[in-house]
Order: sequence, then C-alpha cells, then structure tokens
Amino acid sequence: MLYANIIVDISHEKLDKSFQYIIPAGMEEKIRAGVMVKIPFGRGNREITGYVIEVTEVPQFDVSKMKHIIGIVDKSIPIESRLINLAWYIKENYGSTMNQALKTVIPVKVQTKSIEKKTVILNIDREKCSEYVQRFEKKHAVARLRCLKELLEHERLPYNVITEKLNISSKTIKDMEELGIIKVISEKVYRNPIKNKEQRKYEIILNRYQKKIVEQIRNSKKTVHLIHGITGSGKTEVYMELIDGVLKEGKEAIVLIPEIALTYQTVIRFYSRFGDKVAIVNSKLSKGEKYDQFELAKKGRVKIMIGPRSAIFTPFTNLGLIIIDEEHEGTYKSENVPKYHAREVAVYRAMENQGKVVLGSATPSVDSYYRAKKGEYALYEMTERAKAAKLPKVYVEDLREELKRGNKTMFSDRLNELIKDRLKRREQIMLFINRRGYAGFVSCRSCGYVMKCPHCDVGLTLHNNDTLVCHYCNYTVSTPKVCPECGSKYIAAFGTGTQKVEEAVKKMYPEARVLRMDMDTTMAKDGHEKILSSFADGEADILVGTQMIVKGHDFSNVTLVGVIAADMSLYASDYRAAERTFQLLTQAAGRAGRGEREGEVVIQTYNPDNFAIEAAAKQDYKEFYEREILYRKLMEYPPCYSMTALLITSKDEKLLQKGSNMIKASTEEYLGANRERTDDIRLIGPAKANISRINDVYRMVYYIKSEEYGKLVEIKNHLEKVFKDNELFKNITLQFDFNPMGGI
DNA sequence: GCTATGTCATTC
DNA sequence: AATGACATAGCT
Repeated sequence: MLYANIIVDISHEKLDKSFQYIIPAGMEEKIRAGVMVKIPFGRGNREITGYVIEVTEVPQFDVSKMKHIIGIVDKSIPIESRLINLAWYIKENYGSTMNQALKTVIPVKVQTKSIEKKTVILNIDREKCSEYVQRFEKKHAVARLRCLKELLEHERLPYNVITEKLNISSKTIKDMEELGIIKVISEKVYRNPIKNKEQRKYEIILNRYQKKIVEQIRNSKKTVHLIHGITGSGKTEVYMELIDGVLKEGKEAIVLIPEIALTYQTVIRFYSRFGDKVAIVNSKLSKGEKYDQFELAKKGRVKIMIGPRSAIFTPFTNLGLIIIDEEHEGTYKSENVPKYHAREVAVYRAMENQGKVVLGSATPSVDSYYRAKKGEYALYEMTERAKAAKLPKVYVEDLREELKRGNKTMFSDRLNELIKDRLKRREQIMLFINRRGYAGFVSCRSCGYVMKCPHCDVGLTLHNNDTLVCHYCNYTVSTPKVCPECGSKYIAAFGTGTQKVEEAVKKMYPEARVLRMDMDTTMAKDGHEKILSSFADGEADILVGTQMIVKGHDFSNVTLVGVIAADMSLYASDYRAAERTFQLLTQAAGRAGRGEREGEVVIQTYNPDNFAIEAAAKQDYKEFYEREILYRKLMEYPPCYSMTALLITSKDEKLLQKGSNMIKASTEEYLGANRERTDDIRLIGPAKANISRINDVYRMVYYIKSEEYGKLVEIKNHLEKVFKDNELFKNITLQFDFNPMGGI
C-alpha cells in the first residue's frame, strides 16, 4: 500500500503540516511528489486541493481513519522535487507555512490553454498525387482537387490558409487525412512577449579588464562572485560572455534584473546576442504568457530567463549560472511572506546545481561587499568606464547657508545658475527628490496639528493640491480650509514633493517644458515607460521625479542632475538609511553625462558633512563602505550580526500588548534554558512599530539579533510552536522578516 | 420544542 | 480556512 504526504492548499498555521492519504489502486503510477491532487478534507469531507510532497509505504497515521485521494487536479503542473526542497528551505529560513512557500516557488500554478499552430503537408509522393488528381477530376471532387493542387505547388501550407483562403472545410481535410493523402501536424506556439524578432548577430569584443574577469570567474572554485563596477564599466558584456560559456556547456542561466530596469532596451541586448534562447518574465505579462515562458524553460526550449525577483524560481533542470544585476536593489527582497531574498535563494540554487552566482552593482550592498571582503564571495573591481566617458563633476550645496544668504527658494544659487545654463544650451536636466516618509504631509503652522489617517498611524499626503491621501490604505479626504484643531487658516503642505518642485520650476522657468514622474503620473498603464521615452525623445527640458527616474535609464542629453534634498532618506529610522542614501545619490549622479559631454551634479543638503553624502559626492564607494561597516559592527547590525524582525499584529490593541509580552517572556525563557549557546543573542522590544497602525490593525516589532543566522531560525521555530499551541494568539498574526530591508 | 445564531474544535 | 458539533438565545 502506498501513502501520500500532502500539504493542503490552505494557508493557516494550524494546517501547516503534512496530511497522509491513501493512494487508491490504479493511481500509484501517476501520483508522485509534486503532483496536485484533490482530497476530501475535514469532517464534511469537503473537496480541496493539496500538493503531494512525498510518497511512502510507511503509514504515519491510523490507516483505518485515513482517507483516499480523489484524483489528480487536471491541467496542473507537477512541481519538481527540487522545487519542493527549495520550498522547505524557504519555509525554514524565512518563516512561512509550507503552503505559502510552495506557492512562492511555483509562480504559475494552473496550465492555461496554449495556442496550437497546425500545418498541412503532403503524405504521398508525386506519382500517387497525379493518380488522385485524375480520380478527383472524374468524381468532381472540386474541394479535394483544389487542396491537392495547391499542396503540389507549395508542399506545406498553414491549416488556416487552407480553410480560409481555399475555402475547404475541416471535414474535407480530415477525410483526406484518413485516406492518407495529407497529414496535419500541429505544433505548440508559444506566446512571445518580444515582438521585434530582429537578431543582429554581433560579436562583442571585450576589453582586457572584462576578459580578465570572465576568465577569473570561469576558473574560480567559488560559488558567488561580486563585480563592483562603476556605471558604464561594461558589466553587461561580462554577463553575456559568461552566459555564452555556460550555454556551451549545455547549461542554463537566469538573469535577475530589478523590475524597473527591465526595459525593452535591456532585453533587446540579450535578445540580439542569444536570439530565441532568451525568455522574459515580468509583472506585466499575462498569466498565459508567463506560463509559456516557464514551460519553455522546463522543456529546455529556452536557455536564458530574464526577469525580476520571481524569475529565480525558473524551473531549469541544469542551471549553471545566475546573474543578479544591480544586486543592491531592495526589490530582490520579497515584501510578502515568505520574505525571502532572491540573492540568498540564488546562492542556494547554485550550490544545489554546482552552478555560479554573479552579482553586479556600481554600489554593492554592504551585505555582499562584506561577504566579499571576508572571502566568502570572490570580488572583482571594474573602475574604468568602457566608453571613456568622464565622471560627472559633483557640487554639494549647504541649504542652511543658502537660507542665511536669504535664498528662500528650494533651489540653491548654484543649481539655479546651472539650470539656466542648460536651458540656454538646450541640454536636459533631471531634478530628483529623495522622497521618503514625511515629504508632503499637511500640518497647521499655528498649532502644529498634523493631518493623520484615521485608520493608520501615518500622515496624509497632499495630492493635486485638493485631496489628502493615505499611502497605506488609500483613505482620501479633501484638504480642509482651516485647521480642524484650532481653526487657523495657516494649514499647508510641508516638505517637498514632486508636485511642489514642478510648480516651483514652472514658476521660475516659464519657458521650460517640464515632465513630472511619480506615483500619480505613472498610475496609468505604461505611464512609466511613456514618460521616460518622451523625455528621451527630447519632448521636455526638465524631468522632475522620485527614485524611479534614477534607475537604469540612459539619457545621453542629460548633463545636469539636481538632488533637491539629499537628506530625506537619512532620517528614516532603519539601519540601512545611510546605505540607501549613498546608493540613491550615486545613482542619481550617474545619470549625468552619459553621452559625450561632461555632466554636472548638484546635491543639496542640510547635512553636507554626513559621510554618506560626502562619499557619494566623491563617488567613492570604498570610503562609504569602510565607515558604514564600522557603524554596523558597533551597533551589531547586519551583515556583522544577523537579525530578524518579528512583526506582531492584531486588531485588538490590548490583546496585541498581551501577546507581545508573552512572546518576549517565552523567548527569554527559551534562551535561559539554553544559556551556554545563546550569549550572543540580543533582544530589542517588543515595541510599537514605526507605523504603529495600518488599516486599523495595530503593529508591534520584536528584534532578535545573533551572530549566527541558524540561532535565529531556532528561535523562530520555537516561537512558531508557542504561537501554534497557545489560544492567546488566535487573533494575532506573526510575521518574520530576516535581515529586513526597510523600517518595519 | 424548535429554529436561528454563535462559538469551538477539528482537519490524515 | 471552513465546516459540523455543540451551545445558547429567542420564539411559537
């Protein structure tokens, strides 16, 4: 007798274990690990789906009470066993139910109808053909005759040409096929999101630095390789050369790119070198398209998958190389449970396949650089720009000095002067607002009252000058005319938003054409692409925007970049604030002077002495890193320490307090019992989360730090058990976030 | 005594 | 998560 261990398709902690079912006679062949099955569940035996994760002969449950599998879910794709292992790894290391982990690992679950292309060919030789022609002429079988004659001429014809153009019914074709005259062959057509199929075969010639790195990576025994290469140093060529080598060995490659940088230009570069061996996934693809891409990968019809975070789960069978471009990007960390990091999953997959991971960035994450320095990763530096473009000139302007001099506008004198100059020379300008958190909130200047969301613990943000919107729950009200608290009419937006900058620019430079890019203007489908391409086409002189304007895009006519207020992200209350500030500023600066002309960058700040800003102005990554890592060491933050943030939430504030205390007590008790092994554990909190309420759900965080990641996993497992076994937590949720990216 | 509604425990 | 089991409230 065979039994199947099954994970039910219900994400609930109490059901986060395997249930054993009897495999009915006749199904033993079909039911393997990874198959999706229908099973009776619960007292009512309601029919639900589940994933078989193991088939065994050993019953772990009273066989007389065990139920039978109903059947296999049709149109489902079996998960590969290695993906099941990956799901276990994710569940264990990031904290989630097995069901959630399985769902993460298989992004497309249900098979969609694929389009079939049918072709008709002749099945007999020419001699026989004329025989048939004669016979049909006698019989006045005009349709068959027409078909045959046409096929004699063309050899093979698409099915729809025969039915539509020659006006021959499918019955006739079928009859002829049965007579053995013709043959209908059908091939699956895979939807291809790349419309432009032109493929220019061009040989790229690597410079000696690029060549050397490729060679070193190929010959290295290490799994992970970090390329620290300044913008324009030609990392992409290195990636492509490495991919080429891997393909020649008969292996496959995954290329991860942040979603925002996954533009047509990036993709076409890979496409023109590797042709239809390349497949792409991104969030804009339809389910059908996405499914096709993964199916192609599984069947080995494509060898390279390009996509954002989730592309790391591409079901290649012989994965040789994983490239992670812009590896420092926060988007590689999932914001949903399980909160996995694509970089870490990549390393796991590479180890499993004896493959390699190549990380690339102009501003590597402190985590990766630290590992590289420790020797865990191999490190390569690319310090020269491939096309000999000059680094831009950077000015740091102290906004406090500007104010002292009586400049009350949001532009420093230097920036103003340079904007005027560029407008005169008809060169383009980018103005970047480092917007995070507080910009745009509305407060009363007389009593200090701040307009807050009634459901969340955040300030409301001004949109289009007349509405206030909550960015967390979308609550919207019209802007009050007077302060609801004291009745003063001096209630106004504080801080600098993109709209305010746009207004100011228009007021000061009425002749300039201005484009704005932020959450509001990119809402529409493809809004993001449209704005960027119209700016690239020279339809505007100035582009004003947030983070999104500084990522990935090359504008050769931009020779001036202004950072309106560089400090904003410094005030964010998480340990990665300086890192993010440095990365953003460096990226922003990198936008200037991508063409022939030298670029200039103005960084406006209230903290000109801050090391992140200083280092960014000098474009000196190493200086930044050395100072940042000291801080991380001192404060026992990642990467020197591992850390997990436990988010505890509930609709009931008192219950939440109780639950949090219980978690604290339980953790301390657990650590006390294992004292000799846990002296490096640091516990912080639980305390109110940075945003202590979202959508009327209260939030608390508990930080746990340790030198060893494994110890955090142990504590996580302990707390999950406590959580599962205790009635108190019925209306409380727990969420683990290992080495979090932002503030909680 | 009966149904409508609420709470709880259970799920191979 | 969702359902039957059981408990209780409200009604004829």
